[in-house]
Amino acid sequence: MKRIADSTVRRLSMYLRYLEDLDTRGQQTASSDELAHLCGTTPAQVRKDLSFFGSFGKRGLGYPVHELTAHLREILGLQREWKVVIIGAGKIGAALANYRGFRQRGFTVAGVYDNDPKKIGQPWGESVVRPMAELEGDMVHLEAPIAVLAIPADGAQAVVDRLVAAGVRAVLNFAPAQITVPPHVNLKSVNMAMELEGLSFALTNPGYLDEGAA
Amino acid sequence: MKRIADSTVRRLSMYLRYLEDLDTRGQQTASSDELAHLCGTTPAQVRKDLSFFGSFGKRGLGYPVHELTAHLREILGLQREWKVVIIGAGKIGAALANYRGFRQRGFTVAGVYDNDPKKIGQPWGESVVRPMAELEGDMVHLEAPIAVLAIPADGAQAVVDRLVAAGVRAVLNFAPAQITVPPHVNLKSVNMAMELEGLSFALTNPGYLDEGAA
DNA sequence: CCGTCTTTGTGAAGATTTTCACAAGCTCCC
DNA sequence: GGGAGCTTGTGAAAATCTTCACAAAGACGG
Repeated sequence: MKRIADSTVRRLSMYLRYLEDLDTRGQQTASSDELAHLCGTTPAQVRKDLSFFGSFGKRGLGYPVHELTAHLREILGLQREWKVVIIGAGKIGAALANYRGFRQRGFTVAGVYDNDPKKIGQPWGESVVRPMAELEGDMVHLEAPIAVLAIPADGAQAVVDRLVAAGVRAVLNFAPAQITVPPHVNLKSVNMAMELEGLSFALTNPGYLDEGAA
Repeated sequence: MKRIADSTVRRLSMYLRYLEDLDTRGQQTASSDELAHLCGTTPAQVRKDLSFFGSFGKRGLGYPVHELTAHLREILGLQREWKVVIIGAGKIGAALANYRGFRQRGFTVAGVYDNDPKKIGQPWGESVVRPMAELEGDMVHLEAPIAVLAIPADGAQAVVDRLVAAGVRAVLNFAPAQITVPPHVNLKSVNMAMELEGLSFALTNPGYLDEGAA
């Protein structure tokens, strides 16, 4: 089984988004060329990405939109419900839970945790903010495989350690800290500061970026 | 002038964060090995990244923490103020503006815009939410080179087009849409759905990811 | 049913990024 | 001042990712 690059998975996710659009509009087939244009990549890239998982297209015609949508959902593991615990009842967690796509893709909030006494007990979407101290106890029956870490950098690693000990198998980290997890746990970090600094770099050093940006 | 990879810039940003920590604690020097450990990369990678911009270390000793911090700030263009307009007075924009690191790194909110009549006029940090319609007029004297796009996917491209026409030179996009900009404008997109789907994929297909994750 | 046209799937080539390995240089202690 | 001990800086090798280019396969019109 070949290793799939992270960039490939990201593109699959994007193909899915646009295929869903096309499907909604009733389009029957889409060529790699059309998908590439929508997603800002190349036709060869689209075909290569898909070819890792099978042979979904018809030569001379393109890919069947509805069918490929289903395949991609399955590949990405989106045909089931994913329970997610959110750590940190702040703006980021709220943004995520509010986001329509979150639920649409099968992610549901299993619990929200915070340390702030002012937040604990407050209603939060369809649930209520729980104290961090209850995390381990709750996790026993929550069985949420994914955690979103939306707290400040201080102590983020300690919380991740607790989450991992409680059985979480994937963490989406918004804390601006370098987190480490054991090999059997998946970690993705989103760091807004880093992105902004990337833009600052690009604006400051136009010479270093000859080739067009995406 | 050699092209600098995006991944390199991201790591520079990370080195900076940890060097600042070390500097605060009064540490004089740091080896590539130490930095690598802190940042979850390899010593060779650290040295290679830094070597693109000069020769900052002393053999046998390591890198002078305070000095390298200053160099990295300069390389990343963080020694000046960057005015940022935020489009969308929602949770994401608020999270960004609340984030201490945002101001600490020299980013200041020059204006916040929204279409929602309920939000327009509301206080927002130290400024007030302005109507989208005023964007072009305001931009003439705001002169903010960076825009953060924190609105839903629908119409995101149209707003970006307006921003670009108004002179914005870099966009940080949180809308889950594929945005295109002219070559002279820099674009970075953060897509929470994509990250979550990446985790879903990893949990669903452990076989595809033999090598340890980061 | 045949020829033309389109588009996929995929090895191979090319480009980019990471890792290796080691000479060169600096420190520090005797 | 000289040798032992580290650590940098960097070409070269390895690994990874993207693009190319084309044979194979189906669609479609006549």
